[in-house]
Amino acid sequence: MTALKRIEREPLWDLAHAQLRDALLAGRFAPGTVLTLRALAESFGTSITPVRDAVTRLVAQGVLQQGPRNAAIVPQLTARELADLTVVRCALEGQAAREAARRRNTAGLERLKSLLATMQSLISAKNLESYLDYHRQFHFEIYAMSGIPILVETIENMWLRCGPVLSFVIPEYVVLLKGWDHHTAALKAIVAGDADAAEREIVADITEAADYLASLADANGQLRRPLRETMVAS
Amino acid sequence: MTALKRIEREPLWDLAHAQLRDALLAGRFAPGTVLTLRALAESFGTSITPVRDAVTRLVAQGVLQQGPRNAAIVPQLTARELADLTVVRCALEGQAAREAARRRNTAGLERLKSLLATMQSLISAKNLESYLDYHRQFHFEIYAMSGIPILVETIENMWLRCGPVLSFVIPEYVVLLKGWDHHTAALKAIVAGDADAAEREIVADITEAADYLASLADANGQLRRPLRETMVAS
DNA sequence: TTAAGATGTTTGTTATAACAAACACCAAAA
DNA sequence: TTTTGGTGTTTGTTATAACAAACATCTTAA
Repeated sequence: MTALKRIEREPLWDLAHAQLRDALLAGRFAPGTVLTLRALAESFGTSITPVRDAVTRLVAQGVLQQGPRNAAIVPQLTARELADLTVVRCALEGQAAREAARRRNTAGLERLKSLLATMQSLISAKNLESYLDYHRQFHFEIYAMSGIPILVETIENMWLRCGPVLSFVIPEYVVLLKGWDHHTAALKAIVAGDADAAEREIVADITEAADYLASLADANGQLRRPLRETMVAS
Repeated sequence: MTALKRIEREPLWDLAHAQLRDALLAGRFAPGTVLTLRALAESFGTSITPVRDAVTRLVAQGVLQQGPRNAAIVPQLTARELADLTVVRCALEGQAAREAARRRNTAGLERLKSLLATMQSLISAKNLESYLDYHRQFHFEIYAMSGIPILVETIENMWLRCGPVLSFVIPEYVVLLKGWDHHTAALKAIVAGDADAAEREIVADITEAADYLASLADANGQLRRPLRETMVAS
């Protein structure tokens, strides 16, 4: 009886959490937007109770900031906060890359090679939208290879925090790269089981992207938002 | 008008969150205990709504695990999970020690020296209860010196996850140490601005404590709970 | 004696109403 | 014109009731 998928009645607040999470990660909410419970509830077609649970969870994860009067606002990263996040990401993702090089397996390596090939073809085709998806999958395939769930979970949290900023700037950054990139080098290092090189390449990948983002900050340390359609809580 | 303290009406769910957090950290809940909303609400003397918010937040932070039927249960760390947590802690706290050595200031160093002196006197007096408080303060004084709030916040999260296990085993471990310890060495390294040594000592402090804990695990990888009074949800 | 089914209880989920603090808007006085 | 005071609205917080799924318990039939 494995033909039938298990019916799982997921709670409403779980669905709301997933939707908000994806929207944040995709940058569909303008930084600084205040999310009101009743507005979100109306968008979802539920009462405010499940929405409140979802927002509480996001705030606890640090994905949403809490403004005055405990209002949930979409975080607006300063250049300083981005630099801090970069330090934490380098420590976590560098360590994950080390462990991945140590505990590599053939199945995972095949998936990484496939993902990398897809990424390169998407760059050539200038399909930068779906490139982001595969870029994320590539990184987390490495991190999952570390075999340390808590590490992967923590890294995911950091990506969520800088997601709204990162997700729409990377495409423009990617096209600046000429042929050789740190992703290819990182995969080669992991295949060779070279933990030092794997960490070095991942850290370089993170810091170079962060440096590019920091160069876009204005005099106040605010990261300007590029011109793109954004969605606010209606 | 600075004589009067500002009256701030903290929400009930915030108070409940703080109480549960402290109880977890102090190990007053036996691992594996299922926390029911109505029982907790009765203990707090409130309705289940604020308690639900507090539990939701703790689950989102990874401090509480969610069992079947979304029940919140006090996590029961396996030896494997403890090892994973140790890897993450070494990456994060090692990096924080590096930054602290780089951005050290005299005021913070004075506080560290004072804390260390208190710790040593408490060990001599065999007052292991309050030693834990100062031990925690010493570590986080270092991490705060890094000047990276997100890093400190993430480290706090990791301490909360292994808090119930760590808090009652360290005292027995401390008395095994002869005179020289990694805390003294870490402080000396930070004073000297030696980032490498600071990271090395902090990592050694973490791993040695973790190794001691791992030696207490039974054949199933479960960390046995020492004989001590525990509190369950009434 | 054992197993299957019915039943009552427990427990997380959701909707709703009431509440209080904060905000916005407007009018009146200086 | 500016400031002060009042008023209505917005918004997070809390309590409560109803609901459904899961669990435990007991009864009944083989």
